[in-house]
Amino acid sequence: MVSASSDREGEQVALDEQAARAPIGTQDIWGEASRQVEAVVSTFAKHVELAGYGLLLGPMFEDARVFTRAMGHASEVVVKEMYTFEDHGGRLLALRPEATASVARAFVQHRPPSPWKVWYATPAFRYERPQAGRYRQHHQLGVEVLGSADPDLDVEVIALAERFVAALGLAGVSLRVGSLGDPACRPAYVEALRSYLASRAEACCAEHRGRISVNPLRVLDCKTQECRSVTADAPRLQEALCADCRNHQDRVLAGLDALGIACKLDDSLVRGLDYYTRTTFELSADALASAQNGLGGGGRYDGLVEALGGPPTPGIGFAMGIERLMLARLRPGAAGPPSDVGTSTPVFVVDMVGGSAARDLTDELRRAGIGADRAFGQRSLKAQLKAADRSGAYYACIVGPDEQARGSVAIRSLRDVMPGGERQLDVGRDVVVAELMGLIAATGATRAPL
RNA sequence: GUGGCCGUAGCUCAGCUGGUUAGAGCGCCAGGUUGUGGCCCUGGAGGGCGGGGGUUCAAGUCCCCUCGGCCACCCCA
Repeated sequence: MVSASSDREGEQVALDEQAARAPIGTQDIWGEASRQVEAVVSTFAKHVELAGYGLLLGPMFEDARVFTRAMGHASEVVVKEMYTFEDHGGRLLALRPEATASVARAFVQHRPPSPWKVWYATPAFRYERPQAGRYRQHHQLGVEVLGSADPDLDVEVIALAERFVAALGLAGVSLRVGSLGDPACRPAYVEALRSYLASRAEACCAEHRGRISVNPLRVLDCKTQECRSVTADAPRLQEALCADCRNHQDRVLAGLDALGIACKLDDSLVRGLDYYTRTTFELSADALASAQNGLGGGGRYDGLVEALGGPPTPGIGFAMGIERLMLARLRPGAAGPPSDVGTSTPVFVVDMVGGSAARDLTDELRRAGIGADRAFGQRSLKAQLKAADRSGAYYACIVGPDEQARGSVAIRSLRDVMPGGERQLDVGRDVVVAELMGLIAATGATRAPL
């Protein structure tokens, strides 16, 4: 086991190339990519806050039992994908593979007034082989509501997901909705399915043959010819729903219809986690052909809080994969969201008098609410202007010996002539900020175009 | 966990059947214009070919191992 502490004290040992890179399945999101992520996250925040959801920041890791209890000991995610570790105090912890269980745990711990409506943007960790749209650390945007079983809440949550995706300008996204039943009807259905499948196990694909008794619902999700031909005539959950579940589903579907949200009823929507009951839904991007086209999904989990030791409390939520959304946005035809999020500043200060002008003027501009950047390290005028141009700034404020002597600043337009037709103006040092405010207001040059 | 393809400068890539000090474009820095960017010209910095071992007089070029990347299965966001 190599550790940083094995380096001799006081000795600087450079990392080798292997160690100095992001671990498998993780990535640094920066530059244009992070700018887009920022836009996506702020769009999400705007949508959910408009609907009364509050931000929840929680721990990135929990007692491992929070996840095993919530997601089921048999779920793939828990069994083979969870990052579990023991801390120095001997506690068995796990990095969150998703956020729902954590949120439910927080609810149990704090007992907030319900319905408790929260949203989050969080990394999630799963130990699996990375591939397109799949990482060991990915990021999720989601909401959870605890404390109401009203089907109108299902409608609100699904609508939130749908409206958000639409706001991103993603085309060709389809919504599938289904029901997993509840403790009153699911057990009997699962039993019926199990015996049906067991009677023709030989016909199932090798992968699922052995898992029929463990989790028969999974077979419904299998895409192989073998399993499909078997499940084609299998008992359907839709026909086995109890009256309450049926009524709930009818109201959800009617509500979506009333809001003009198109969806397809899909009773093979199993979802991977044990805690789901009744409503489940999934949003997928047609543009992302076969592979990882699931943008996100969610559903109701009326027994989860109780399973974690809290009072019986219904709940529902969804999570969307940020990386998936980004992938979908890269597809032709999928327009990006309009965005004023960005890192470029409208003003760039060029200093040829030793740096004091840049130091003072950028501070003054920023305090006035005007984005300003500058070069460091005493570079030539040419180099500084080049940097200004590259920064995306609209205006360069130039202070050289002449300006300093006469107590002025040269404002040079870097993109277009100024309203008065000039390319460059010489204004008094004491009115630069006001001048720039006027120019920026007149031209709308708050940021460089994205 | 299984399988396929791949790994040369910051980026994209060229390096023929193994043979001089490993190249290009972009980017970066500087100069051309001793105070003016975006175009152009010139020059410069920057890699020893993912890592290790082997074959050979000689390996980026062949073999083995390993690490990593991409993609697929599985599962999911």
